[in-house]
Amino acid sequence: MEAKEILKTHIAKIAVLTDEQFDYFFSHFKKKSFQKGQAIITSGDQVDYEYFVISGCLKSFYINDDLKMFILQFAMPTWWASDYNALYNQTKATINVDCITDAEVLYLTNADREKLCNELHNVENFFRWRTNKGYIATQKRLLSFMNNNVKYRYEELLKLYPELYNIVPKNLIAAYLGVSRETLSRLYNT
Amino acid sequence: MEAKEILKTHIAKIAVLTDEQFDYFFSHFKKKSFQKGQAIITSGDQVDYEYFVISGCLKSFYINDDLKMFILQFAMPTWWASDYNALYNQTKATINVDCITDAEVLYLTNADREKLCNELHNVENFFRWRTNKGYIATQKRLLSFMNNNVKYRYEELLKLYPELYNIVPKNLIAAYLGVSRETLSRLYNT
DNA sequence: CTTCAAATGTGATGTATGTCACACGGCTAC
DNA sequence: GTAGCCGTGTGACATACATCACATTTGAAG
Repeated sequence: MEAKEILKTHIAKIAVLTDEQFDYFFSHFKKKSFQKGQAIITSGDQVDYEYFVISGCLKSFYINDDLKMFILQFAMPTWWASDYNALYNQTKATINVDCITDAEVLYLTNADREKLCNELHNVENFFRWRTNKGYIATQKRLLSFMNNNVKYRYEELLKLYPELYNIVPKNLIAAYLGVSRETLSRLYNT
Repeated sequence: MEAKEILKTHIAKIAVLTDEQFDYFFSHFKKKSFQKGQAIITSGDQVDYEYFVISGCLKSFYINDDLKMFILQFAMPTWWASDYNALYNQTKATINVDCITDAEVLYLTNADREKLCNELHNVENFFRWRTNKGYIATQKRLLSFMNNNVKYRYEELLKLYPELYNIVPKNLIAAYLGVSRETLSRLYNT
């Protein structure tokens, strides 16, 4: 499927846009291909865009002072990714985004999103819905973090996103779960 | 200050509404007083409302199978609270909300929020902004959870919300930080 | 096919935090 | 005033997980 079709189908699940409106909406996006391992947002950068994944898999992550990595999100097709804190508040990135596999994305500037939200009520409705979904999911993840042990969280993750098991190495899964790769390895061996 | 004024000032920071628009918006809210300890949303209930705090302090929390409590949020004046997952998806509450102190709140049905968002573009803009802020804050908290130890998280919390220190007992702070009250107690004693 | 780096497994040991048990002080209700 | 509960402190012990070190496997590049 075309990138345009993928985005159109994604939006149509929530907001009703006429073809003209969608064409106008879509005209603000650009498309780009990235290779496995390539960086999209690097900590310290200015952040101008948010990214809609067409194909492949991204990760957004934080690196602490000890160079330890914590993964905030894996982004599969039809997921959105950016450093939203930096993007909305126009501050330097503290989050990184890069490619776990080769990937194609559509991207949109912060200013254009705000402009489109202002011009098209339905678009603002869509973005409200999207943020809401992210908010609720993050709250659930936070609760699971406080409440459940690593094994449970690992099994929940794979139940929710079985495709990750094949695409994402275990050290990254560990960085998502917030444990060391050794501990994750020992869950089923030893 | 009047409840109406407090809400108006709060909205005006983000969205521009005419006086007529705000009056119409406000007409969908009702006001209610609660006493210290009183429940507002109980796990298993149907959730019809979200709540805007005028005075006092609420908490939203999850109780697990071992009856251990985890606090998602303290809600001080001008904060919003509900079980948003249940509210948006029309499912039974899994989260509880109750009063840490006597409290006054304004409340709004889910249906009225959606209606108002639909009727007034600026209102939808406001709610998108609000959700966005919650999303970013929750992401930060999740990262802090993975990255920082209890002592650091405790001090960050008190730096961000010094008023909590006087209002909220330490066992609740511990439930927010995701540690046992004993561990929190031992941070500065022993 | 060979080489090298990345991913993964695993043992030994340290540490932060949980759990259980009990003590104590301060409020509140009668 | 006193009985009882809530919030808090603290000791002893258990446990999940981190860390460090090294071995093994796998997969990609030449």
